[in-house]
Amino acid sequence: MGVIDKSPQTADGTVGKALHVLDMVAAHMRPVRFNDILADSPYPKATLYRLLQTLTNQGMLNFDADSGTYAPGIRLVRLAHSAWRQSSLAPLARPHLDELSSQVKETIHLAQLDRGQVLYVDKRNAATPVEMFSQAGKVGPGYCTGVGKAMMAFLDDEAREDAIRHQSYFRHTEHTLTSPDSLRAELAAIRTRGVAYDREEHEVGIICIAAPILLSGGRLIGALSITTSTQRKSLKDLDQLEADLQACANNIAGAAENWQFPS
Amino acid sequence: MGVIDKSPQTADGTVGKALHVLDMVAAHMRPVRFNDILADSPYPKATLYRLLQTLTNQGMLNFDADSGTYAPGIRLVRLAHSAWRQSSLAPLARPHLDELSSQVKETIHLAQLDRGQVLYVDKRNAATPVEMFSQAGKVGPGYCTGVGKAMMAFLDDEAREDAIRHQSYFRHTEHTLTSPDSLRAELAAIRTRGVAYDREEHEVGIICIAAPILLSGGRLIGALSITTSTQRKSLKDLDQLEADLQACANNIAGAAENWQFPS
DNA sequence: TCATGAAGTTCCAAATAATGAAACTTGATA
DNA sequence: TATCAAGTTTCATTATTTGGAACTTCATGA
Repeated sequence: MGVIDKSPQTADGTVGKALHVLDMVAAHMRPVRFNDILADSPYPKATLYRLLQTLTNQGMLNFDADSGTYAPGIRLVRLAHSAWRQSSLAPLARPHLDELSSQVKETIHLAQLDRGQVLYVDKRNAATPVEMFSQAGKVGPGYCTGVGKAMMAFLDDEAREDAIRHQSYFRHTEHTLTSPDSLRAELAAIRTRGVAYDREEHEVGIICIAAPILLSGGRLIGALSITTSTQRKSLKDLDQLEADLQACANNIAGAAENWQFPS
Repeated sequence: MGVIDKSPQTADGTVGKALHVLDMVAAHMRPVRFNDILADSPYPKATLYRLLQTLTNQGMLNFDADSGTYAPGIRLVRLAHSAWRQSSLAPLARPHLDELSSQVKETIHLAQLDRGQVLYVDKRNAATPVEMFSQAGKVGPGYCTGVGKAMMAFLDDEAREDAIRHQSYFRHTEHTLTSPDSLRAELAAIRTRGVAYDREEHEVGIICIAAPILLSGGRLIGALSITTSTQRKSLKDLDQLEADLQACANNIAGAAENWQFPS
């Protein structure tokens, strides 16, 4: 649904191209044939062919000879483990999420921004127990989710405009913001208000309240949201939870702050 | 503990080098400075410098300007999500692990082989609830773990010798196999017996029984283990669970088999 | 059986990007 | 302020990547 960016990444030589190919393979959510990749690739056949070979060789892709298909390789899982531990807010935020989760009996999402899109790094679900890996790593659109808007709103001007430019503006529901201008206005309101709402903009019946996670210097490091359905709660009800939400966001920011200078 | 291979990967041009650098950064389990990486890098300063820049640019690494350190980037988490879904046994094995977990009240590991090392892709812990991402993606040695030996034993000759060659043979305990020859003999025994044991070879007091997961063609796709401590159970006790273990391994293999040709 | 074509693979001279020694900048410490 | 270590930039040389085109398979159907 317009979530994937097919344009070539900002150059960066051969490595950039290889990583772009990796992205393209990962974007299809099933194993893909050479030609499928070729179709949305800006590279000529021979080049793409060699990039795929290199990536397969390196274990970043998995080639299934029987079906002639490529899929993201297992080496990525290993790399992601350290990425998740070191560069995501999740390990640090965990105790605070646990706390919020017990206060608020709704679904909680912890997200970070990855190239203009929302990357969920942790989740707590009131009903079902933690799912983690199957959820962490998931990507969502920025312009029509609470966490996405909360994060974009607190980016510096340049980064924000860049993020605004990279949205797809696909109309998921009748409430979806479908133009850069309406999004820009919404972000300004969020900056004033301090929190963002998702008013059924991504999915009918699903609403949320989201707060940015900001370091004391004002630098944005992520966002946190409480999600519910219109059948259970209204936006006004969610406002009741704002204090808890903000407190949790602050706690996470504090933890992140202290983490910066270990020795 | 001798788990990381510092030698440059098998060439593959610039992309191979970049990925090797990525591995080096990930291997240190904390953010690293330029010089730290330079120290165990086979590349000259300027080259390494540019590789790091490219990777950072691409979001594969995260550079913290304040501390001047690099850490694996968040883009990896996103890539890993699709890798985990598409190329790991975990999603497919999940229901079967759940079943085994309820039958057997001990810790269960699901692992795959990644470049001669054990990569854990899922885990069930009798006591604490699922941890997933914090556990999945973890890497362990092949020569002194149940799953590692179970997998190596059922590799074809060439791949097995290759794996045997890549072990560190660090003596973790007095029971650790510390030579290729003793490992080779052990693997032969495992091939005959059908299951592998960890007899406190990795950690004192920890034992396990592990079975390979094999497709009908005999191709190895992973391994499954039941782990316990010597205080709770003996190897003989674990043998009682062999049938359940094998059944689960077969169920996973069956599921994998049916997955091969979707349409 | 033999054409037709689609999918994947290899070739090779030209174009481009990577290399790395050395020089330079920066910032911390004595 | 001098000194040193860490990090960054330069640039001529070298090596890799590029991509059009030719080639190989393999499946399909006339």
